[in-house]
Amino acid sequence: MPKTIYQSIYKDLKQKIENDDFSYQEMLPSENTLIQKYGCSRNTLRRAISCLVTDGYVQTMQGKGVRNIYRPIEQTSFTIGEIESFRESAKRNGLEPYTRVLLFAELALNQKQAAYTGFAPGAEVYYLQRLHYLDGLPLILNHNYFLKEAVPGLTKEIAEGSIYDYLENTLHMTIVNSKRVMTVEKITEIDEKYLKLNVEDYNCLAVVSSQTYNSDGILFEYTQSRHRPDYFRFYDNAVRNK
Amino acid sequence: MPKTIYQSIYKDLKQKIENDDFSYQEMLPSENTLIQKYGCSRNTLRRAISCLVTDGYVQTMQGKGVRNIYRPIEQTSFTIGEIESFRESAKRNGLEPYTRVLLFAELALNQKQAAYTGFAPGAEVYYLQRLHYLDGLPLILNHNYFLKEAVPGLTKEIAEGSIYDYLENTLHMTIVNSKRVMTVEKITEIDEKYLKLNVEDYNCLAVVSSQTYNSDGILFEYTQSRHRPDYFRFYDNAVRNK
DNA sequence: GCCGATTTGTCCGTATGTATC
DNA sequence: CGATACATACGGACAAATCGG
Repeated sequence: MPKTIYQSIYKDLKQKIENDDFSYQEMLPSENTLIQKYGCSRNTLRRAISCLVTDGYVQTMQGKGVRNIYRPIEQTSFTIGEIESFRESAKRNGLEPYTRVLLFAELALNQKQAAYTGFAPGAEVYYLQRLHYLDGLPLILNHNYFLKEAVPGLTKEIAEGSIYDYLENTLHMTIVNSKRVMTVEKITEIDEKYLKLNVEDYNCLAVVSSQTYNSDGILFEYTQSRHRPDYFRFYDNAVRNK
Repeated sequence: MPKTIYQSIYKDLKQKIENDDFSYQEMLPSENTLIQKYGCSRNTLRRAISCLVTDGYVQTMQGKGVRNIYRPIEQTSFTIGEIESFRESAKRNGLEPYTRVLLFAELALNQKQAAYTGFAPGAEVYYLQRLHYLDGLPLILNHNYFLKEAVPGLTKEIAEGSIYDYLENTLHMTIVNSKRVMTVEKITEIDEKYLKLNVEDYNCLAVVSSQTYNSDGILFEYTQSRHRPDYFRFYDNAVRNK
């Protein structure tokens, strides 16, 4: 549930757009109209609109108005966009998730590992390999590194469910942001084995490497997600600012 | 040059962060301090900070302060992030760009083409195939579709330079936003031929499909960019909003 | 082409809430 | 508990772009 006014307005407008209350290319009511309708201040309404712009739902034009440019996307494959756990994504995509823990280890990072994870050399981490299934199909092979100091008490059992649920609801950690890099990499033997890919077909994967920070400003997670290429989709809306 | 106050403050802080004026994990001065320093209002300063948050440069924490979480990235490969033309990216990465036009055609879209480009069936477009070189290496094979109505007078000569330069400086068009989808696709014969890829090595590509809108709210461009996988990198910062 | 009305963009000042120390 | 820091919200002023008469 939205706790703030601008969030509830944002949510309401977003839903109206998704529900086709405004047709593609149609203008939304003017700021003043919406201000009256929602009984809020101008800044508050503008903030809600601004979120819709970021989402790529609408476009604002000085002197003209706000135009709906939303188009529904095909949900045929597994899509990524925001920060969310595998289970959240699965639910959003309407699919049945299952997670298998291939490896659960504890280790101290050497120089090389420290360099690509972003942790300090010698840092104590949980290192996990997890295989994520969707509707019975293995789609993603994850290499997770969790800083022990920040994520105490992690177990294999927790890792089989939702780690993010554990972080947020048990440890009461607040996840803030995640820096991500997307690349295409050659398939390894491990990928081939677990993702059941035919090298003749695909010899590459979509790889998303992410560094995630909590509200203490601590980098607590480095994850490399190796995706089956034929089920990978990443959405983004970029805004040009001169 | 920034035209507004918040943009100039944003730019100044961004530069200070990149110049290592604040070390990693160090707190920035408080809002009030910066307000005094820049002689601006609270809202204006907060807006500048908010841009830095979007960039993944800083993290704000209620009651605590603003923390620098910027880390320089290796510029070894061709990186994407915002909306920018190939030449802009090349310049930012300090590399020598060159563009070869493989095909320049005019056509009316059939049903199938309309479906994936997002244009209306029957729409008149320029269809281009362009090969982008960086430091003499062919890296990206682009399939561009430009709506004739919105981009009149496009020629092969213009396409060999910067089309965006033509759009913005000659046609005075304002580019607003670009919806992008990233996928991994199997290599085609055309890719293989022009990108000089060895199929034994890589049989896939990174593909970025984008729909770009101008300030008239018109979808004027659909482009499919097919990137050499070993030189492709896409950066992103995601913010968790519960 | 001009002018006024409309609409969005920027900026300011202030008040109150909430989390941290 | 008080002081500090960021978060939300309001109201008002002016600028800039657009549109219609």
